[in-house]
Amino acid sequence: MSLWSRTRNTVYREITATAMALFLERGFDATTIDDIAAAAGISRRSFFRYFGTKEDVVLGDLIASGDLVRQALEARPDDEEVWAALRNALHSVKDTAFDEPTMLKIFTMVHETPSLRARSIEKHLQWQALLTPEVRRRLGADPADPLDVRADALVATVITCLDVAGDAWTRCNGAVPLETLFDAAAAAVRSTP
Amino acid sequence: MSLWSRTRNTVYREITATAMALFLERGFDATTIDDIAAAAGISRRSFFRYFGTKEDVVLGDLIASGDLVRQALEARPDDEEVWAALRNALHSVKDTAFDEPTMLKIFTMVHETPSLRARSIEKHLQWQALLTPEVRRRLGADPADPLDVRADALVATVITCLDVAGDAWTRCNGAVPLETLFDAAAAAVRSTP
DNA sequence: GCCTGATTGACACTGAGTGCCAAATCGGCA
DNA sequence: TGCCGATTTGGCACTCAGTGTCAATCAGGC
Repeated sequence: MSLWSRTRNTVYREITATAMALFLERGFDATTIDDIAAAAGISRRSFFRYFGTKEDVVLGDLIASGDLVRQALEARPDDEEVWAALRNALHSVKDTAFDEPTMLKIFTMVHETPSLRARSIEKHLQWQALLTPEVRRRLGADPADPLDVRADALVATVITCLDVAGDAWTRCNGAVPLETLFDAAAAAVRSTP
Repeated sequence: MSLWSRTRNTVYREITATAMALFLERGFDATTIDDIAAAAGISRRSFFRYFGTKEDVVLGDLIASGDLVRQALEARPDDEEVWAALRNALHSVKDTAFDEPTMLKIFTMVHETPSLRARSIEKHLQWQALLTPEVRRRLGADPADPLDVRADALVATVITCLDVAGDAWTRCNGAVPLETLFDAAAAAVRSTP
């Protein structure tokens, strides 16, 4: 594979595909950067030119998704309830890079691999930072008040419910739609006395 | 410092104190295991006999706290509302190892250091696993139903609100009590339409 | 003093990740 | 076609957290 004649994006996609195949076959921790570099026909050094960390191979698109969610939230009607706006924005963004059986494998791997789990949560913290300003605006809150925790709490909770739903989705092998599980989690949080 | 004549717990405490002082003085990432070992008069190898990871120096007590919270939750009256029971259990457990100014420094360091932040989140996931069964019992839920996300969502959200409150507490330099911030976060989640 | 079990330190190693520099490639221009 | 400058790549040495192994040391009992 000659890297020179390809676009950066093409190379990124190819390395990702190669690495993901190895991860799903052998496990994340059992696959080393050397393994990936050899399989992709690149050097270790170049691997790190494309990915910040090993985990970013799996989770790299999550940060891009966060921005899509923000855009979707900003596009919601201003008079929509905040919770509904968040929910709908979140569910409007679909990851179509993989089919559902593969998504299930990936979710399982993320769930079972501590470093991936931690990094995915970290990425969700970044989502929080992306989404909170718009929620503050919708609440009519002062953008600069560090003590007004309302928007932070709402965004963080919606993401938490998504994580809880994702775990349940994985456990039932995708038998129940993610949205259904999310709504059940949200209802419990909002309505349980 | 002769290790042989001391109890394991004493040594653990002394290494912790030595390491924490270095972390707060120089920063977590800028302090290496070699630095800590030299300052504590032990070998690197022994350091890892006392601590699983570097982060555990800072966060080691968080797992013990999780069990205290579980015990506190189990001791709440059975007819108390679930949310209130969780809230009260959480706030009944105080970390008294450090004074407040030092706690503030630690929280700031955890907030600003990615590896610490990730590990603290991981520890909170363990809290979730500890607390969820009791909440399921209080909800009258089937302990084995993987699709009943209610207890998971409630516990995860309470912990999330605690994290949001902790961040705000750090930002205001401890000027507003953590409980106040927590209750504001919880109110937003429960009541914002 | 000897024996046994536990603890410690030294050492070599792994794997993720980083900085540096020379080699290689690409594209534009004469 | 060859040259040049800019960019990309690979190789290498290194750092750091973390791990396994084994010999040395210690403590307690007899």
